[in-house]
Amino acid sequence: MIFLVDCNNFYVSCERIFRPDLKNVPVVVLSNNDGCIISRSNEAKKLGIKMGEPVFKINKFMKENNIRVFSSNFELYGEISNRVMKSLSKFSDDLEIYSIDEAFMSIKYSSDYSIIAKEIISNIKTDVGIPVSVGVSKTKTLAKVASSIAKNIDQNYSILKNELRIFQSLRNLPVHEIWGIGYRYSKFLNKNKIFTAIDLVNRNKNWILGNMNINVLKTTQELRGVECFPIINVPPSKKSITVSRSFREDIFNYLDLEKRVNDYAFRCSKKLREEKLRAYTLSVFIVTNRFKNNNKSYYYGFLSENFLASTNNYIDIVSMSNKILKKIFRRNLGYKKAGVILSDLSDINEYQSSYLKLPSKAQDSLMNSIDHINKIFGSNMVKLASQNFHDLSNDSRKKLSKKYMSSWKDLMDINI
DNA sequence: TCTGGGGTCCTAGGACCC
DNA sequence: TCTGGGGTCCTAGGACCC
Repeated sequence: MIFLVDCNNFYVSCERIFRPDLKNVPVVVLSNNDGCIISRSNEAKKLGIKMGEPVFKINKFMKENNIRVFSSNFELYGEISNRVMKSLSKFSDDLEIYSIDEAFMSIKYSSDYSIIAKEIISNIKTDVGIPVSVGVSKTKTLAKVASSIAKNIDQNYSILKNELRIFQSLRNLPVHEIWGIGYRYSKFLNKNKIFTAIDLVNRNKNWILGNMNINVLKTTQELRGVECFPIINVPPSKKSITVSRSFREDIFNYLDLEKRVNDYAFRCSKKLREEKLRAYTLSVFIVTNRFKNNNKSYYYGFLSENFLASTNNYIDIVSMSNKILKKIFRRNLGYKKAGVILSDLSDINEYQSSYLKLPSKAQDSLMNSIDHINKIFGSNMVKLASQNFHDLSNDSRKKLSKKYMSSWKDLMDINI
């Protein structure tokens, strides 16, 4: 059987580990720039706060209802996530970490899956302090269905095993709640009189394939109990790496924009180096505010270029990002967001040869020194002169919690 | 004027996920 | 005034090859 273990309200639950006073009160976590709601406690959900809601629209409401608000502390959430996954790995070797707060695993031959589900829930609660839900069924897609049932019942786990229970669950499941059926497909399906998972399962396979794609067909097969999405326990290597940000205020000035783009290129390179990869292609994009002027003057600049040979050199990557930015920049526009994408990635150990560019040992050791210094003295100790001198990344996260797990001075004091 | 058959690769756009 | 960030996969159509 396939188990889906899903952390409840993950980011909020992370904040609560260190703040027991936040139990049973409404709590939300915000996106970058403190712009949108991205995680809500059950109490906040009950008050009607929606996922993705812009903060400025509900600021007043949140104050009136005494909702506790946090900026996103991804460093913390990442560390907690690692511990959850580690705790989980005791239960099965066949484990797929699907996202920061979810994992699939397969467990064979048990006479009572509910015992295992209970054990998982209590172990993660005591090991890490995070509440989780467990959905169990024959395929990943059905385990997802089970997990969403689990979230709404006290015991926090649900097992969909016999045909009748599966049928009843699918009959009550609107198509837009199926894993793999999003906004567009559910609109399309509704138009064709398909409203529930059972309606979809009963549709002809060729119709599904002809009107949507192979993955939707696989999804319906999974709902029938036929496995099409196996558990992938060795994570495939990354195909692209992105760093992008929205700005608090529109940027008109070229040099201001360039500094930001250079920052993102540098951080993108850093991620690339941490993954032990090289990149052959770099893309830069800049966009104006899509909410302004009824979208009339909307501009989306995007361009990709290739290096002479795959690289992980900070200087190569940042200067290429500059070169691309110059080509897509249009004057007199207010930019709201920019980003840098590295793609066409290859393993650092793969043999590199190009008659256009010879590898340079001196450059490699310079790059390693940058990494080394930044690792020891803090990640912004060495940068390129074209970047922002001051680190802007925390400017707009006004309600950030402490670095409980990554900074000596933020370790908690315990009074005995 | 008539105009084959069998392929590969790349890309943009659209869909989805958390 | 203020609206997130980071990913993957599929498909149709165009360009090209012999």
